[in-house]
This record gives sequence, C-alpha cells and structure tokens, in this order.
Amino acid sequence: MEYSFRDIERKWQQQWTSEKVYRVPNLSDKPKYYVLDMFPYPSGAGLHVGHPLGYIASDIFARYKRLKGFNVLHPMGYDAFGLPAEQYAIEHGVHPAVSTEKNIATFRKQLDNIGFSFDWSREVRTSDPAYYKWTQWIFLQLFKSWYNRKSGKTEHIDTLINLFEKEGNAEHPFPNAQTVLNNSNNKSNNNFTAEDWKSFDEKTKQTILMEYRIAYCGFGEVNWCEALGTVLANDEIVNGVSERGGFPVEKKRLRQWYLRITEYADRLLQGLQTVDFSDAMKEMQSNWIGKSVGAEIEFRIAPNPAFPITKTFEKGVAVKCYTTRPDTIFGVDFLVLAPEHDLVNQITTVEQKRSVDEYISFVKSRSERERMAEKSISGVFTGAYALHPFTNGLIPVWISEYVLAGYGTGAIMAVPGGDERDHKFAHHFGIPITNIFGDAYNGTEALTSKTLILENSGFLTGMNYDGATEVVLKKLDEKGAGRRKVNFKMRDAAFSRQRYWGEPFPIVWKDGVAYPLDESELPLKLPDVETYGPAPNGEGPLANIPEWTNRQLETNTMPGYAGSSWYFLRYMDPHNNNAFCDKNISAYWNQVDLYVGGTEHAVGHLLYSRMWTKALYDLGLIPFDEPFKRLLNQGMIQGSSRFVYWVQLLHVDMLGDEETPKQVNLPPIYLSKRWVDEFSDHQTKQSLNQTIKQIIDGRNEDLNMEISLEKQPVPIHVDVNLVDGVELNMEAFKNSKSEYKNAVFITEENGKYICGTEVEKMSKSKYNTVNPDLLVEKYGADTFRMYEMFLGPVEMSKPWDTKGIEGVHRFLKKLWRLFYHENQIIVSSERATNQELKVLHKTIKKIEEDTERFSFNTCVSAFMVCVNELTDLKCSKREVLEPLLILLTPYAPHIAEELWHQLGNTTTILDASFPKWEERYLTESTKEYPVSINGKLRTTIVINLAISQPEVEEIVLANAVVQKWLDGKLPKKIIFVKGKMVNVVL
RNA sequence: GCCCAGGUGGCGGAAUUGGUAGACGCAGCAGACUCAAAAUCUGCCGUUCGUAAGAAUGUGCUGGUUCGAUUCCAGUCCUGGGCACCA
Repeated sequence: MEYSFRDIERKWQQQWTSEKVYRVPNLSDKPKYYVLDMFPYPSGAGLHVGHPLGYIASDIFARYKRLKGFNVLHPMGYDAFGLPAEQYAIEHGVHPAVSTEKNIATFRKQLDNIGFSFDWSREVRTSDPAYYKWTQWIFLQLFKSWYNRKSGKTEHIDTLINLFEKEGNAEHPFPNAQTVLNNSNNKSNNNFTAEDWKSFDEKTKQTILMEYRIAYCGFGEVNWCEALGTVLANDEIVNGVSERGGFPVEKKRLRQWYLRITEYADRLLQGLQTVDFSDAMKEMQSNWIGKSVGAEIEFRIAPNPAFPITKTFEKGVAVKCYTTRPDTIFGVDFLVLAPEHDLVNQITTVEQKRSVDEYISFVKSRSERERMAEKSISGVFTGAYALHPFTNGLIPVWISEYVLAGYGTGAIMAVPGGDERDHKFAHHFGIPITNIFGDAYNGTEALTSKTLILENSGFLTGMNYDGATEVVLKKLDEKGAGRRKVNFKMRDAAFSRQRYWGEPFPIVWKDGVAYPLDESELPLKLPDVETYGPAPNGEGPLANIPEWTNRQLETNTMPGYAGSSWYFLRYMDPHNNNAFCDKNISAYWNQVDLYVGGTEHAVGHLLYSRMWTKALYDLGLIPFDEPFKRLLNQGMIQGSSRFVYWVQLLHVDMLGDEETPKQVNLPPIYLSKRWVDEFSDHQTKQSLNQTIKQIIDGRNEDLNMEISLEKQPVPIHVDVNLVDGVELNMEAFKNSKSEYKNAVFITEENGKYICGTEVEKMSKSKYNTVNPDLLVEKYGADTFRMYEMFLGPVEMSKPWDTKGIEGVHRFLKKLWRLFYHENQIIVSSERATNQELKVLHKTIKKIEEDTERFSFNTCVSAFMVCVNELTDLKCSKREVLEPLLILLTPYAPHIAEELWHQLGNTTTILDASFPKWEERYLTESTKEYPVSINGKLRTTIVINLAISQPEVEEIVLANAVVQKWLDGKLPKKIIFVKGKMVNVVL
C-alpha cells in the first residue's frame, strides 16, 4: 500500500469531526491545560504560510498534553472588528459584516486543511453581537469603577461616592494632578470637602466622577487629516502626509474615551514576576510601562524687566520639570518645554513670539514617531528665563520637539553635563555648559554615571547620586519647590475610534454628561449605515445616523483591542447568555497555561488584556489576576521575494536625447542574475548589446536604430511560485501574464534563468506569498506541519523557503515503509532487541524534553534520526513502532492515526498515553573522550566511564598522539571533566 | 532616536549548564538499480595545503576573561520586530 496522504488525511479529518474527538468538557477528573493561540484578524488575503506557524506549535503542544493525560482546552476564533474591512467597505461598498463573514469562511477552510485539534464548538467572533454584548458589559463595569489607591483595587464607583459624601476627596485626590476643578469654588489644590460635594450640582458631580472612572472620557490629540476628514493611524502616515492621497496631517484635539491603565502600572510591573514570559518580553513590557523614580522640581519664571511681562507673571508662574537626576540640579543650563506645553503662550516674549509660533506649527505637522526618530536638533528660545531654586540664577527657557507633552510634566531641566541629548542641544545652540563633574568632564560628551562625585554643586559638592538625591529632595521640600515623584512612561490607553466597524459604546449623553445604558439594553447593536465615511468635525460614521444621534448615543466605537482583551475568558463558556463567563467555569480553566503568538503584540494587546484581567479580578468576577501563565512568541515568517530584471532599451536619436522606442512588437527582455551583477562591466555590456541587437533584429524589421543599455535593468517582483529555488520556470512565467507572453530571457551559460532575491514582509503585492493549501495538496498536511516546524526555532523569524519540504516528505514515506512493504503490512510481534529499544527510548526522551522546551525543529530531526536507525536495523516490530506512533501524533496526526489503526487499534490515538522512557536502555559503560592538547582537539580515546582521574591520566599519557605532542616533556596539568572531555596543558 | 531580538557551510539550521563546531534536512557531486524515467539505496560534501596521514584556518567585526569561548564580558557593524488609531 502506498502512502496516499491525501486520502488518509481527508478520511481522518472527517472522522475526527464526526466523532467529535476535539470536544472538550468543562468538567473532568483530569487536570486541565489551556493552550491558546492569538486569534487571527481574518484578512481578505487569506491564510499564508506565516499564519499556521504558531498554530502548529500550539497544536503540537495541545495534543502532547492530551497524551500526557490532561483535559486540554484548545479553542480558536476571530478578531473580526478592524480597519481593513472598513476600508474595503468604503472602497467597494460591501458591508464589513459581509466581507468579514466571507473571509472567515476562507480562513476556516484553510485551517481545517491542516488538521488542527481546535474545539470549534467554542468559536468566538468579536464582531458577533452575542460576543460584543459582553465586551460592552465589561466596558460598563470599567465605566462604573474607580481605582482605590489605598486598597490597591478596582472598586465600584459607589464606594467613591460614599467616601466623597463622608470626607470629600482629601484622601483620594484626582488621579491626574493636572486636573483643575472647573468650578466657582475652585481651589488650587483640587480638593473638595464633603460639604462641597453635597453642594455640587449633578453635572459637576459627574464631571468629577469622570476623573476617577477606569473607563473615562477626556480629550486627546489625534492625527487629523482634513482632506480625508478622518483620523489616521501612525501607520497610515508616510513622511508626514497621508498614505492615501498624500494629504497633510495635523494634530487635532478630540473628545476621546480612555482606559485608566496608568493606575495599574505598578501591578502590571509586579505581575511580570509571576508569569513565565521570555526575559525579552518582560523587558519590553517594563520599558513600555517605564517606571522611573525622580523628582518634580518647580522653576519660577523670572520677572525680568528686560522682557515684557504679562499679568500671569506677577502671580508667580512656575514650570514644573520632571527629572530622574535631581542631584545634577546645579548643572541646569536651560529648561525645555514641549512645544504644546500650556505655559508656552504665557511666557513667550514679544520678540520671540514669531519664531516660537512658526516652530509650533512646524511641530504640529509632525508625527510623534518622526519627532522621536529625528536626529537633527531643533528648538526655539522663548525669550523667558526661569530662576534656579537654589542659586536664583537665570535659566533660559526653550521649546523643542524632543520634549514630549505626554511624558512627565512636559518640561525638563536640561543638564548638558549629565545628559546626552541635553549636551547635543547645548552644543547645537551654543548654550554655555556648566561643569559639575570637575576633571572627569572633557567638554565633548555628557557623563551619565551615577557613581561620579559632584563638584561645583553648592551644598551637593562631594556627594554622588545616592547621597545628593536625598539631600536635594529634602532641601527642595523645605522650600516647597519640589518633591519626590514616581513617573511612568505609559499613558492612559486611548479607547475610542472615529470608525464604524467596532463595538458601539453603551453610553448615552445628556447635557454633556455620559450615562451608561441599562445592562438589559445590551447588546447595543451596530446600526446599518448608508456610507462608511466619517461624519463632519472628526466624528465617526455613526454620527451620520439620525436614529443614533437622536438618542444621544455615543458616536465613537471601541478599538480593536476591546474584544481581544478578554476573549480567552469567553472560550471557557462561549454560549452563556447570562454572564460573560460562569465563575465556576473560569475557576476550573483558570489561567491560560500556554499562550502562543507574535512579539508584535508584546506591549499592546498583552498589556491591555493583563489590565482587564486585573480589573475583573478586583471586581470579583474571575478568580485570577494574570491571564497568561506562560507565553511563547513565534517568530515572523518573512517572504523571500524573487526578481526578474527587465532591460530598459533606449533609442538614441540624432540629437543625442534618449527616448524609449515605439516598441510595437518588441518583446520584453529579461536578464539573468549574473548579467545584472556584472552590468557595470564594460565588456559585459558590449556582449549584451550584441545579444540584444540580434534579438531585436530578428523580430522587428522596421526597427532601425541605435540602442543604449546605459540604464540599470529594473527589478520586477515575480511570483515565487514560478521559481524553483532561484531558477525561474520560464514557460510558466510566460504563461502567467499576457504581457510576459513573448518574454525573451538572457540566461546563464547553462541555459538557466536565475532570479534575484530579497527578504521582505510577506504580502500579495510583492508576489512572495505562499499558500499553504497548495503545499498541503502536493505533500499533505502532515508534511506541511512538520516542515513548518523543521524550518528552525519557532521563536525565530525567518524567510519562507519551500525548497526543503521534500526532505520531510521523504521522511514520512520512509516511516511508512517501516510498516508496509509492497502492499503488505510487515509489522511483527517479535521481541525487540536492546539495540532497538535503545533507539526507541532515546527518541522518547528526546521528544519529551524537546517538546517541553518548544524545540520542535530538533524533534523533527530526532524523528528522522530514529526512523533512519530503525531502517538500518530493519526493525518493523510492534513493540518499537507502536510507541513511536504515539510520539509522532502531535506532529503528524493523520499518518499516526492511520498506522495506529492499521496495527489493529480501534480508538483514536489521542486517547493513548505518552510512553515513558527507561534509563536502563540508555546507560553506557564507555565514552569516546575528545582529547585536546592546549585546548585543541588532537584525538579521541574510548575510556570506561567508571574509572577515576589518575587512571584516565595514565591512559591519556600513554596515547601515541598525546606522546607525539608532548615530545618527551611533562604536561603542566591535565583537565578531566568526567563524561565530557580531557585537556592536556603543555 | 529609543526598546527588544538575531548574525554559524552554497542554503534552513544543530551544539540544553563554557567542554569533539556543522546533528538533521535541502542543494551539489560520484555511484547502484532501471531499456529509460520516477521512486529508492550507497558514498563524498566548511575553506586552504596535501595522494594520504595530517596540518593550518573557521561561528558578523575588534578586543578581553579562561586550560578551553558559537556560548561569558566590553565595544562595533548589519538585519528584523515594536514605539501607543494596522492587527
């Protein structure tokens, strides 16, 4: 019997479905294990070979855990809201729900093809009203909650109202220090008493409460494109203009919803210690959270008579600066404010106003990313001076885009001697630099070490960072000019989009106050719209719908990460109409034991879902506060693009001007790689000219012209599926497009056309996508699965190359031949020899250890080694082959199931249990030791593992090769590591 | 610019705690089987010198630590991912 993989795979896929072998019960005697994939956004392009990499890894692990006796939850669903479907709707008028449905069907078909063990009865889609009902419900819980810093917990807003009624907000000040009560009894410290609270009207109360809610509405800057009338993602902006149309983009302040994730910053940081993520991942998250300890220092603006002073100056305006190095305060040479800083308008002098305004409008046109990536230094002096809190010296105040409004206080004290960027800035603008490090400072670069001794620093002279920080904080505190401050780089998460295809907010506006819809009104379904374009004034498409705006419903929708922040909970209890997830069920499944997905979600999605989990935990809705116990990041599969090189023929006319010929029937000519590489070589060009002339002469009678080859050939993406390795299938290329029909190739000497290559993102437009369906059709799902794993470590990014897939396919055929010979099953029940058992047990050990550490590529090679060795031993014994099939099941489930049944088993191999390896088959008595002289390998000697070092030394010194190198001398010493190696030092 | 990761034969990669660099596979070369092809099997395969034995050299680059470094440290170059409205 042949290994007819497609029949086998279809047969078992159908059988597994009809026998519901992947259905997972919510109650079981077995221990539970939850394996989750980051669910995909169902794009119109369908699945490419990059998608399944993580799914195959998780599927292997899920099946492995099942064989190990666990009740394994392994679900799949779709992150179905998002911009691409909306963009498609704008361009083609197709409702996003329709295109999404269609895309999902394609994805599903492609996924099924690969033979995953997903329990599809638990599928979720974020765009399904039955799902987003609960996204809206959780949003309402966040809206109705606040973060109690005293208890360190998310609490119902009613507890806050109770506190206000009893004691005002003295114990619980506004979370954002900048908040100022917009009220007649405004107090500079933003505090109010219980009496104040009771006297406030409804609107004031609600405005105050909004400042505390976890989900709150505020104002924020967005990338606004006037021409498109819409807000753009940074992604949609290229070189400061919109990607579509190239229109200018500006910063615009819009009403926005936010999640108060900053309140969770410390817990998000602490929680990292309790989860098994890679160090890199943890580092990325903590850098994003960006906790720093420093000081907030106030610099009063100097009432310098040389500059016109506005009235506010007299009140004593101060600039609050955040710094992590308060110890370097005597080195402050200037202050820098973010151009958007509120004070800029107030302090700018008449003389400087013009250049300041110009600079501000320049900055306004730049994206945050551009500002951060900028290498050249820019900035403008405001004309104002601040007073040094200790010396009263005058400090010039500048603005520059390198200071961001959203970080810290939006203002810094610049210490060129102690900060690289400040140093460059001072250098660029010729601002004198104060030396606070004495001889250590060489005048050309800043010193950032915290161990240096401060000099020229008043009362801090002679101290280092640790000592000086304590002293200066005390002094600042005495003066009321500064205080210790913990700062986070992370900002509150913007939670609204001016888009259509997202969850509507269950919020009604009355008199400028946001009220929650009653939970009985959920889901608040997305209404149908006529067009998907934005409404005027930066509002989303929902603002175009009278029925919507008449009800005063919120017109923003939620962002993509709303639905994905909690989907892992819905899989546990996907059909529950009374709760997002039953508490007993979330108690059973608990945390996701293994979460598999790309690093591109390192900070966004992973932080948001961690925050949601903490909030739900605080509110008593789930019993754990970290969603993902262990994280595996799969690398990105890149495309490996192929190019053909089109020759640009130029007709040189009599005046010497170049012109493309009127090529009525001129075929396109393509140069093979070699010619392109040597294109600049004069001789090569000569001979190419000859060849091309011949081609043209033969085909174009009326062509009577000089040709020039001066221009470089143009690389053109060619479909990678028309290329074998780097060799172009010229016939297939000609047939692929009508414009290529008459293509002429100038090949290598051997007649082959060799393409150029480049590693790029996998995308349709680059013709470098490879569709898994084709590979599955040609080689089978098992081969495809194993090949994806065989490519390399799952965590590593790598370009796709189909070339090696044959090798894996051959392996499966070779495995098949251990069972079958000429249509006869040849498996015997003879006892296995020790040698055969050694091969088996070595493999069991390797597969178990490597699967546990996600080293799937080495598992595939271990299977190959095993089958090679069994083939050499001509071993077709059931005692060896049956356990081997179980080992193989997670990797190649179809062939394993088929052969398992051929051996006479009647239940699915997934119900078998993973074999155990036994030490006794693996122990060795001798080892072939590598023997080095001075660290260089010279020979190997087989030595009994039991004997001691003196005996080993004796054997080694007696060895002829060692003697030769010793040349009669005695060795200095001999290093012997038992079971590893011997090194003789001369 | 900032944060994170990676760089090993012609190619994908292996070497789990510092201990035989190149497992396994692809491609290539030589051979067997075959009328032939496919399939399958056997041998060779980092580079240089050498018939061979063997020697030298070799894990992006420059240094360092060590009896011994792909592995640890410092610096540097290149590539990929992320940087808050792509998902």
